[in-house]
Amino acid sequence: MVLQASGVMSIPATVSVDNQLPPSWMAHYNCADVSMVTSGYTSRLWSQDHHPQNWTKYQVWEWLQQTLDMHQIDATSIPFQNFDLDGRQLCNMSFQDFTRAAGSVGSILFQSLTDLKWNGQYGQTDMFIPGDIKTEIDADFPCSILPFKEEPSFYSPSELFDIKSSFQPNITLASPAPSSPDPKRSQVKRHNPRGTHLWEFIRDILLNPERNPGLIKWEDRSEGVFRFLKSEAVAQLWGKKKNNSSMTYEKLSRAMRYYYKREILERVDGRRLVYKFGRNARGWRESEK
DNA sequence: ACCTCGTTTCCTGGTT
DNA sequence: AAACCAGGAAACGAGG
Repeated sequence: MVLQASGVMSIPATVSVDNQLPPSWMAHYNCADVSMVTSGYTSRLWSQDHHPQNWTKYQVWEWLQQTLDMHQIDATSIPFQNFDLDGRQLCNMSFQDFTRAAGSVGSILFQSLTDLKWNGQYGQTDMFIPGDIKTEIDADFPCSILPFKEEPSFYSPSELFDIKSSFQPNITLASPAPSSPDPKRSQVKRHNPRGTHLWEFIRDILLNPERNPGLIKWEDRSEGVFRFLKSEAVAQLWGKKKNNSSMTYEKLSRAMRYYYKREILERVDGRRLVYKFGRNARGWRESEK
């Protein structure tokens, strides 16, 4: 993993991200760097002087993103609304709270947090992954959205509702595993072994308003039509995620156009900066969340 | 070593 | 004129 050497980004002279970023994000750009909002901020967020206990909701959110990225787990595979918490609430969560909130991914999150709480840095201990949870692509389930599955065997029925002490957020407990108890099905599936694809990155920005302060907006939510508001800022974020400081909207949009053929995106004629999710794009519909 | 995939980079030409 | 769109061509890095 390549850690960012400093908070200074190399931005092409022609690009002024400052002009495009909303004020609410400038602090992140200036104080930490763009990686605070993507996946490359590994060590900065949890520096020694910033114990998870002290995290803001935003930082909890970033930790979540980062941990999922690290494990190449699709960000949409867990219900993010279950993590609408600050650091103190997060630290109060038990292992079972995590598995309830995020299914089998919960154990990964729990271990990550435990490492951070006790070691101050993630990954200093071996990963504890109950049941040898694996991530894999499931050919039967090409959708990037994974059904949120509970592991009923992890806890007794009485435990199921005894989470109020430390975990108040609006948990919507998923119904027990829909059908087959096939162990393969209950594994966390790795969405794509090379990390998040561009369209998923775009989708995730759209789906998470708190990390999307005016970068991209829905034009027609039900139809999957969206518009770039800050094209160069999005490109910079994408570049940051890919460790490529010379990314531009020009190049990002070329990659977007390649999606037309694969029907991940559909053309929207005559409208600048407007795209539409196609039949092969998953996870953007409200009903899929 | 080779292939595939998903971009990235560069480009020409067209449109808003 | 600047910004954006369309898409060809080649290259690239990672993974298989």
